[in-house]
Amino acid sequence: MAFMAASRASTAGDTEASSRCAALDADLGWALGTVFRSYVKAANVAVADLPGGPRGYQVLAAAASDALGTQLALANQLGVDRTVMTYLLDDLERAGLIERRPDPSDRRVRRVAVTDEGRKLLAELDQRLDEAEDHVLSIFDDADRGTFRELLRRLATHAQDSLAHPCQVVEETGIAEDRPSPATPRRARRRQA
Amino acid sequence: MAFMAASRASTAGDTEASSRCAALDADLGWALGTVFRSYVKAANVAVADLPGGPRGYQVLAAAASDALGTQLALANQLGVDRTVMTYLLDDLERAGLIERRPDPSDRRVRRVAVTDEGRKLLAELDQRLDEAEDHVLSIFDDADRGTFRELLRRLATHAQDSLAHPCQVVEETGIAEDRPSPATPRRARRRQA
DNA sequence: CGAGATGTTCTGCGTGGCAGACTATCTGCT
DNA sequence: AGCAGATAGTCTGCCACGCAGAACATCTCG
Repeated sequence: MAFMAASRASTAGDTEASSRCAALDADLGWALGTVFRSYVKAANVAVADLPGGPRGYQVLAAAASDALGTQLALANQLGVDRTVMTYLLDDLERAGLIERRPDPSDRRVRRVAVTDEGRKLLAELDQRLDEAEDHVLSIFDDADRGTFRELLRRLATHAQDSLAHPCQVVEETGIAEDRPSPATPRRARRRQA
Repeated sequence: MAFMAASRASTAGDTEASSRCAALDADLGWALGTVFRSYVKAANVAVADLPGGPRGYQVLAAAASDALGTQLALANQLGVDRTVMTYLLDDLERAGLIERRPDPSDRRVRRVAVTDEGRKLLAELDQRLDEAEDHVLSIFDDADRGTFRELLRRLATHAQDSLAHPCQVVEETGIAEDRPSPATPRRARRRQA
């Protein structure tokens, strides 16, 4: 199956009953945001009782699969602020699902291990999230589902590598991060007096 | 090209230089989140001088393409909180890019029109965001790029329709939204005294 | 005519993202 | 051996967003 690469100026609108417009259909950001919110909604339901919800799951999954990772490595892998990770690990530790272990060769470092209880729960969470993911991808047949997951996975792993090497990204793409910033700080939400 | 539909239990790890693990590779949420953050980073740079950044762009694009939408319709289309939309429209209006117009048949309603200045800027923003999107999708050849965009678009339009009809989603998928919520409110970020 | 619903705006609360400061620790160089 | 610079983790403060509900004006329907 071949597709023309859509751009926002040339996308053929479809006729599905919806008020959205062709311009949004062609917008990568809108599509990514919409699918992501859809996933988050399903995942929040699936793992509502886990500290940190879907994010707590990702910590467990990452920590269970690898050699013991550091807190900072986990935060970077998962795109979580290091302060937020500090408190998320507190919650998971308090729930008995992980434990922080000092690194014998570097006393600054804490490494994150999943407990037996955490591994048991992880198996159940895997099933729940499979269900949530099936729901999100339910309009696809098996072939499209496989294709979409594989393409998304490739993008994500590349994006992850790029986040770890931002200079490389600038060199590769020629996008300079020196566009002007907003001249004034963004104002408070409330209507100014 | 055929792919097996990956599940998190059976994904073959690849050998790319990265500390991420096979479990995360198979996690739809991780992949969506990572790609989304990558997009947002590129898009923030591309439209840094626009009120609301990428979100401001989506308001302009949606408002420019359709018959005049209401504030609430735009908020729902774009997945933006209606309070946030109120202030975002304030910013865009103050910048001279849109104007709110009263609906002659319903005085509660304001409809959002893009000004001439807004339309001019939109053309430029389209180009900048094309560039940002090309960056995000740069590892794909034309065929994969087209495939990915089309699959993502179909998912997003379906998700959008589902968000507009949540009862239909529950009926279709059998996922009940009554899993237990966390028993205690989530604690404050700061360490308790 | 009145009850109920809706669009928009406002308020308050909780959380995440971010940047920087601080402390303890490590590495590499002189 | 000592010191400068960097790093891991924690803490603080600020800002923006998401959310829910209230208030007001307005609309629809019985």
